Amino acid sequence: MKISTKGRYALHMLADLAEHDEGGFISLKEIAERQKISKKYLEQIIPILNVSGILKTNRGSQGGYRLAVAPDKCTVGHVLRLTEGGLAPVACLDSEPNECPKLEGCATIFIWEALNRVIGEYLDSITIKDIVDRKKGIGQDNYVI
Amino acid sequence: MKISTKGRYALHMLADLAEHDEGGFISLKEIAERQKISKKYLEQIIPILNVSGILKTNRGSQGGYRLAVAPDKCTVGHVLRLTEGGLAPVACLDSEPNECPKLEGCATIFIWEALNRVIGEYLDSITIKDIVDRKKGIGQDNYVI
DNA sequence: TATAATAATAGTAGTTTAGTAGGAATTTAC
DNA sequence: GTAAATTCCTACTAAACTACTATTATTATA
Repeated sequence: MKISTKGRYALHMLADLAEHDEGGFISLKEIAERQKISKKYLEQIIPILNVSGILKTNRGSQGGYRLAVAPDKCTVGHVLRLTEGGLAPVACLDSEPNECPKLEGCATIFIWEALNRVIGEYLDSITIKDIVDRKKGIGQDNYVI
Repeated sequence: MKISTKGRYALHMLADLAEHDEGGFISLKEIAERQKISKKYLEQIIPILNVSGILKTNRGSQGGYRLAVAPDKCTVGHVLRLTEGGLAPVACLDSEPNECPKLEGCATIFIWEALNRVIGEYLDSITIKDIVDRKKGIGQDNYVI
């Protein structure tokens, strides 16, 4: 029941893009240094996120990445579903076409269905913007009072 | 973000014990055949559960296992914390003493803390009894009406 | 065209998962 | 007391996954 580094790094990378967005493209090198994450590893995470069109890419000199959607439209759940290959707590709930022969009459599937819902609802309720706000300390102030 | 077979089999085993409880001990062989799970594998799951005292054991002929607590007092969360070694979605939240050097000022930790709470609260709200009820179809009837 | 960036592909050490296998120790029924 | 049934313990393993590193190719801007 662990979120992998792929998912966690993806969130840090997207939050970094949102935080430092000034209209231009931001290079992976910059992000890697700021977030202290291997640039080579980030390169592997990029294509996973790219399929869903949340990033704008520019190659070559002065190239890099930029968010293609507003930070408050990009949910944490969406990002993690991409990097983790789904958020379901058991395999029979995500795309696998009833591979489990015991699914009929399974007495625990209701647990995993509800857990899946609870996890998805929470993670879909927070966005990249929430992470950026937290970074800036805005969120903290709100909670302290 | 997957629950392992250890955790899922543990729940099926405990529900089987609760469902077929007639005061005596139930052998692993019986459970393994009914649940169609390798008996040898169940033997490895038993000691994980045993440390918390939710099972009563009797060795020898006519021996086996029995629940030491009422099925409605044994939560799914408790069982899964034992088999999965904790339910936290990131390592820095369970017992590990701040191994992550980035924890200070981490902008995502609030996500994992809240997710951890949400998962724990749900899984602690269901018990082995709920699984048994579902097995017997009692739960179903309640929901249909 | 030189440079700086992404893109694609391959490799890899270590860990975890999901078991299997074999036998020792214990207890109870007969 | 013995045989049968069971738990208990240790070791082994194939496969998958994790968290990277390394190399080379491609592209776009100045």
